[in-house]
Order: sequence, then structure tokens, then C-alpha cells
Amino acid sequence: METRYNPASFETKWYNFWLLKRYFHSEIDPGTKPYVIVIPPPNVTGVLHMGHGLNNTIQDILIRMYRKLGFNTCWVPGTDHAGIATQNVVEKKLLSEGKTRESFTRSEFLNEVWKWKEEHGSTIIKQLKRLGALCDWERERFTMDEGLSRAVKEVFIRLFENGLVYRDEYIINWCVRCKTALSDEEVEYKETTGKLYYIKYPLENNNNYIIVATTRPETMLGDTAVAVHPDDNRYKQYWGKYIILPLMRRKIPLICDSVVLMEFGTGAVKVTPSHDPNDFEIGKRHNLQFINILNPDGTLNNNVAPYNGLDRFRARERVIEDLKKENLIEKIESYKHSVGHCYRCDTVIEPYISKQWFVKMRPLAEPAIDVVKKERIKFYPSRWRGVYLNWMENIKDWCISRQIWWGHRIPVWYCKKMENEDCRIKNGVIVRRDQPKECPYCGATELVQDADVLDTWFSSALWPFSTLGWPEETEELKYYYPTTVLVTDPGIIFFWVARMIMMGLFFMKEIPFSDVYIHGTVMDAIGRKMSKSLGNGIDPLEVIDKYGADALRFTITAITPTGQNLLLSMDKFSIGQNFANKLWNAARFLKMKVISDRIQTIDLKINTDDLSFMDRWILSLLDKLIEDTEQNLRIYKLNEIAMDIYAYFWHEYCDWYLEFLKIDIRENTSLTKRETAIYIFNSLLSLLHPFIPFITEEIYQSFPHSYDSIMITPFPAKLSINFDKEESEKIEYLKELINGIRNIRSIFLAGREEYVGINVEDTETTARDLIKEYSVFIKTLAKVKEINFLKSPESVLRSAIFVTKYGAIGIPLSDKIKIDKQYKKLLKEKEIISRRVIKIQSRLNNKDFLSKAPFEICEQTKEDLDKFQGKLKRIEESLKMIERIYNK
RNA sequence: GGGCGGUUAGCUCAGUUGGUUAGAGUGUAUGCCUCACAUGCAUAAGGUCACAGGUUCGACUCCUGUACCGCCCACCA
Repeated sequence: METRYNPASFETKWYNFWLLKRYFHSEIDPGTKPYVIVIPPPNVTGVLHMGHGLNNTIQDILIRMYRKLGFNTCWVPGTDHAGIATQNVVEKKLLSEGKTRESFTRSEFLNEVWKWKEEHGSTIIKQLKRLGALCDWERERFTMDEGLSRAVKEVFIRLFENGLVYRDEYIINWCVRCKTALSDEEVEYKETTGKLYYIKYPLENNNNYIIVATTRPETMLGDTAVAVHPDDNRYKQYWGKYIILPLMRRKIPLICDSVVLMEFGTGAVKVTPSHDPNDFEIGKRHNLQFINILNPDGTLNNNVAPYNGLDRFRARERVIEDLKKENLIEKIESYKHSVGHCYRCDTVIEPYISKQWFVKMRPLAEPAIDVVKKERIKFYPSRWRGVYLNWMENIKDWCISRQIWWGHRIPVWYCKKMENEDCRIKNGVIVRRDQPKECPYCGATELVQDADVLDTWFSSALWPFSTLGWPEETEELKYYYPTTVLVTDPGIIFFWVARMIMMGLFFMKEIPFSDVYIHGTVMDAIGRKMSKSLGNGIDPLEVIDKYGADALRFTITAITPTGQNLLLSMDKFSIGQNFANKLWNAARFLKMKVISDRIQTIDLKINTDDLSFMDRWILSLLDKLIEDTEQNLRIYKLNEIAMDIYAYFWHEYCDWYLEFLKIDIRENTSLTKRETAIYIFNSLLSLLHPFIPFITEEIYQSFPHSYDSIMITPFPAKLSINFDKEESEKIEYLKELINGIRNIRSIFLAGREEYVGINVEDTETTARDLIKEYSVFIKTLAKVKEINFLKSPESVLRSAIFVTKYGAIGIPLSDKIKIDKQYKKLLKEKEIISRRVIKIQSRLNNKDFLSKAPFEICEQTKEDLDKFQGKLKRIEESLKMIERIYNK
């Protein structure tokens, strides 16, 4: 064990050791209860960011904790093929080599992606290992590997057979850069300051015109109606009339529809059924013409000939120019509204009509709502339950087809011929596991496979069972499914959590997990999301290099407020680093001064019948710590566990118990037991191991030990030490005494000057006995030479005093200046305490308080009054003494 | 527009079903290189618990409202 804590010198070593020992691996064991987590699979394109750091640290802690608690823990890892994201990354790479996607055939392109995946796909896995994440690497999966692809195909087919997958021409979200459809969830709405254009639409055979307002004037080229509200009297005169659409000179009707808001704009709305979701519905209701004006790349098409080939935004400018020329622009206002963007490339989305595959969600959602309402699945913190339910109850069908190449190909073929009625009824749609040789309806052999792939989230939705071998009825599924808890951040409740629940219930007839733990998002120091574009991210790898993985892990768990976002900055990591350093040094101390031949192993048992007062005190606090840890673990309050252990280890065990122990060893007084110190330290190592696995292993291994690894030592058991309130008060008194002397020392003494002695008012036997018994501790820790008991309070009071519950402690002062200081200090204290006394008295004088407050509260208040009045009396006496002696 | 979260020490946060002198870490000040640790030890200063009402013997805690910050959802063109 090195003198200095140097994480870099051992972290990799112990990770490899765990791999070698295969502790991470779980085998089916019917006799042991499984505890299972499936990892939220990071994108293969990904590099580890702080969000992953937090997410995986939490999972690793849970897994390591429950392993110690005797569960058969299994953490299933893997990566996601991340369709659009990965395709974008590879396209960009190819572009940098001067090649475009179009210069490849589909299979050539896919080869490139696979090549890329082989080269870079394991990056994030390696990084997870540096973090200390000990997944069951023998179960690692990839959403595009063979088994998972089979599951995806199977799911699609079964949903289709159940009428839950259908193909329809519908208005969807189209990304003109990725050139694919997106689901509603994949569109991010951003508040944008744009313009609201008021355009005059001339009426047919009439000199009047109707003014409509729009934020996307170029879409007017595809207008096929103008709509007003049926109750809007302003437009009643024009009912049944027609409008001549400017620029296109098309005759379009004025229609009435109650979705139109009379208050908005002019109360008249242009209707573009092909390029607005609302207008699409209006168009269907009123049987309007649907005119598509866009090419898939966002340029205008030849349905709007004069603008053919123009980019949509350029077209917007041109349309405005042209309308201005005809004097048809009424006004242009600045306007704030939200605009949809592609969540992968941030391009503005276009509503676009196309033929896509959809999943019918209502029937899948019903049972998924039910299991959450009945609390078979619980959310932590519970408020996310409401978010989930609200979304589920308003769920819409899910567009699952994507017009990209990287992903699971849709297992559908189309018959080109459709030679008989049967085939035409089916639209020539053939859904098959494998490529059919001929059309099953008409026998034609000219078949074409659907070009599209499935939404990435379609395969993610199956993750909890596809990774365990589904659709085979494997032993793994029987044993490990349902999994225990899903750990993720709020951003993907809809994308992923909700869909896993629906798919799990439909295909496994069982929930995929019973707990959903939603942790916060990692923000920068001033509360902004960490993002590449802002450049405010903190690279976990850099932190690991600089501070160690343990410091990273401990810091982020300890400072993550329960269920809220955590604000992170580089300087925060010293929390974890300092803590690790403290642990390191405590270990060095124990090894140098405490471990001896008498202690054969750090994994020792202690005899609870043979314990000193001090031992029982510190062990009773350990009991409390263990109990709190177990409780907080159940409700995922990992930050509280971390902080509780921190406080116990540092401020009770190190600050007090080890200090007592040192003195005890030196003086040979046996007020403490070395075994106790070792026992507690080992318990702390065990409790801390899930949080800081590397350093705890390094320390454990450096002691004589009985297990192969700290990872497999059991969770510390409670000793059920009985340490009552009276005893606690004794300890508190001892601490108060030492702190009180230290306080006076820091006010009145310079540097290391030592007190000759302190005078203790000798009135109370409990206090006297205690002080006598532990005088060696007091003398050393408070740096005094002698402790004198004086019968007369006067002589005690003639010095710097502090008043305790059992009487005053006095430290003789000779210096006139110091007496002045003391006098002022006492005056201040007097004021504070008398205020307190008055407050308590008034409470006790209140008849309502005495009659209505619970008995114990009244008693407590009376006790308080005694206590503070006593204290006040001593302070006043002391003040008088000083006044008399020094003629104040 | 709807919903959710937040507002407590300079900063980041605790504060369990209402009942101590409202806590911790960090930062600041002062003194210490005390034989585990200066990544440390000791001591101290620092708070009208966002604001306004209400309930109560008693409110940081419960209720109502207001303000500000943040997030999510939504078919205002």
C-alpha cells in the first residue's frame, strides 16, 4: 500500500482482477432470488458523457449492493444501433472522404457502417469499464445482433397479425436533411421568434378579400381552402363563395370548421392539407384537394412550377416578394412560436404526407396504464408516474418506419402485379419472416421488399426480453424476467420506458420491471444542460484521469439531490477525492497502529458481551447507519446513503473514536478495543464498496483478509447494540466539554500555549465520574494539564467559563485584557440565553399550549426551561464575579 | 394554454408524519506541518427559511394566492 492515495496505480488492476474472477457473471440459480437490471443501451456512436457516468454509477452501486445483500445480481449490458444517429455519423465521415451516401449501394453503405461499428462500437464499453461498471459482460448484446434482430422481426409480424401494425398514408414529421419520417417524440419544439404574415386572399367576383395569417407563407402555394368558424359573423356574407389563391391563381372554397379560432389573427385560416397536421384533418373532413408542394429534400416540387427547385426558406422569401408586388401583404408582425426540429440533426421539421407504417397504440397502452395505476410498476420519485400516465392516456399512433438504411429492415414485401382480387384486397402486402419466393395471394414472382427500416426505439422497446433470448422460451427469461429496476433519466420516459412496458406486457404477459428509478440530468455549474454545442460538458474520462473513478463516482452520487438535476463543476470532485484520501489514511493508521498479531483478519467477528462504553457508543451508531442504508436503498436515496456514511466515517469514527483509540493505545487504558476499530472499518469498506469499488478493494487487499475480494464480503449485519438515551447524553457531554475547552482556547490562548488546568464545579456525580473516567481523553484532546474539582462554584466562576448542563467549567485567566474579552463574551451569551428563556416561559404561560400540546412536548419544554435558566444563572453569577473583582 | 419541479448560509444542497438554539459540504476568517491524513486538524463568523394571507397552542414544514427560475406536454394558423 502506497503512502499516498494514487488511484491511477490500482484502478485498472482491480477491474481486471474482477473480470478474471468473473464476479460480474450471473448464472441461473433457482435457489437464489435474482436482482436484474438491463442497461439503458448507449448508442454505439457514443462516447461516455456525464449523463452516462451518473446513470451507470447508480446501476453499478445497486448491483454491488444487492450482491452483498445475497441476491443473484445480473446487469445486462449492451449497445444500441441508434439508426439515424449512427447513419449520420458515418455519412459525415464518408463526406469528409469526399463520398456521399448516394455513391454507395445499400449493401455497400451498410458494410461501411458495420466497419465503423467494429472499429468504434466498443469505445463506450471500454469507457464504462474505466468507470468501474461491472456488467455481466458475457451477456453483452447489440440491438442489431442476430438474436435481437429475430426478436424485432417477430414482434413486427405478431403485431401485424394482431392488427396492431398498419400502413397508411398520413401526415407525419419529415426531416428534410435526414430525409426520413420521424415519430412525434423525435421532434423537439423550440421557442422561436419568427414572423406572422398577413396575406390578402381576393374573393372571386368581388373586390373584397379575406386576410389570413401564417408563419409559413410558402405553404400558401399548396392551399386548397380558407376556413372560418361557423359562428363568426364577420364572414357569414362570404359563405359558399370562392377565393382566388394568389400567385397560383387557383379557385379555392371558403369553408366553415369549428376548429378555427375566431380570436386568432383575422379569424380566417388558410388550409394546406398536405403540409399542416390540422389542415390535414380539415382537408379530410371537407374532402379538399391535397397538393404536395415539397420534394423530400425540402425543395419545392413541380406542383408549384414557378418555384420548382427552390429551397423552402428561399421560397418563403420569394413568395413574400411576389405577394408584395401584387400588394397582397397586409402586414408582417414579429411572432414568437414553437417550431419543431429534428432531434438528431436539429433541422426544422416539415409536416409531410407519406405512406408509413404505424403501431396502433391504444390497445397496447391500456394494460400499461393499468399496471402503473395499480402500482405493480412504481416510479421513484413518484411524480413521474403522473407524467407517464398523462402521456399514455393521450397516446397517439406511433410512426415506426424510417427512410434510412441502418436499422432493422421491415419484414414486408410487396407484390408488384396484384393479379387477383385477393391480392388487391391485401394491397399486395406480404409480411414474412423470410423472403417469399412468390406472392401468396396471386402467385406472382415479382416481389419487392419494403425499403424502410424500423425506428431505433422499436428494438429498444424489446430490450428487457430480447436480451434474454426471446422469442425462444429460454431458461434465462423464466428466471430473470421480469427485471427488477430500470434506471434512467426523465428524457426517455416516453421514448423508451413507456414502450418497454407496453411491449413487455403484450409479448411476455408480464411487466418488464417493477421499479423505475428516474434520476436527474447532469447540468453545468449554472444549471444549463451539458451539451456539445455549448461546450460546457465535463468529460468523465478526464475526471477519472485527474481524480480517479472513485472520486467521480462518490461525488456525483453524493451531490445528486434526490430526484432533481445535479449541478456539476470540476471543483466538485474534490469532495470525492478528499473522502477517498481520508479513507486511505485511516487505513494506513489502522495498519500502522492497530493491526497486530492478535488480529488475524480484517473480517473479524466481535464479542458483543465484552464491549466498553466507547465501543458500544460507536457500534450503536454503526447499527443506525446500517439500518438507514437499508432503508434508503429501498427508495433509491443513494445520495443520503453516501452522505450518511461520509458523516459517520469522518465525524464520528475518525474525529472521535480513532482519536480516543490513539490515546488509549498510548496510555494503555483499554477504554476502547482495537478489534472494534477494525470491525467498523471493515464494515465501512463493505458499505462503501458499491460507491467506491476500487479504493475499497485496494485497501481490503492490503489487510489480512478472509475473502477473495471486498466485493463478495457480506453486507454488514446489525449488532443490535443497546445504547440508551442516558448514555448518549454522556457521550454528548464529553464532546461538549472538549469542544467547550477548545472554544475558549481559541479565544484566549495563542498558538500551542497549554492550560495549566481547568476547574470543574463539583456538584454533580454523573459528570464528575465521567470526567474522571475519561480525563485522559479530555486532557489530550483539549490540551489541558490538570483537571481540578472545586467545591466552591465561586472559584470556578472566577475564570473564563462555559456552562454545561452539569455545571460550569472554568479556566483561570490572569490577564486583564483577556478578562475584558471574557466579559464581553459572557454578556453576549447572556443576551442570547435570556431571549431563549423568555420565549420558553411565554410558551409555558400560555394555557392553550399546556392544554393542547402533547404531554411529552410540555415536559420537554419544562426541562428546557430548567436547563436554560440554570445556564443563565451561572452566566449572571460569573458576570457579577468579574464586576466585583475587576470593578467593572 | 396545461402540468410538474424549485426558491433555506457567498455557492451546492439536507430538513422524515407541524414541536431543540434551522443542519451538512464547500467557500471565508483565525490558529495549528499534533508521530493516518495540510486532499489535513481545531475554532469562528455567516440565514426575516422568495413574498402575502390563512389554519394552529405552535408553521421552514399544512392550505390559498403572488413573484421569479427551470423542465415537460399541447393541433394558436
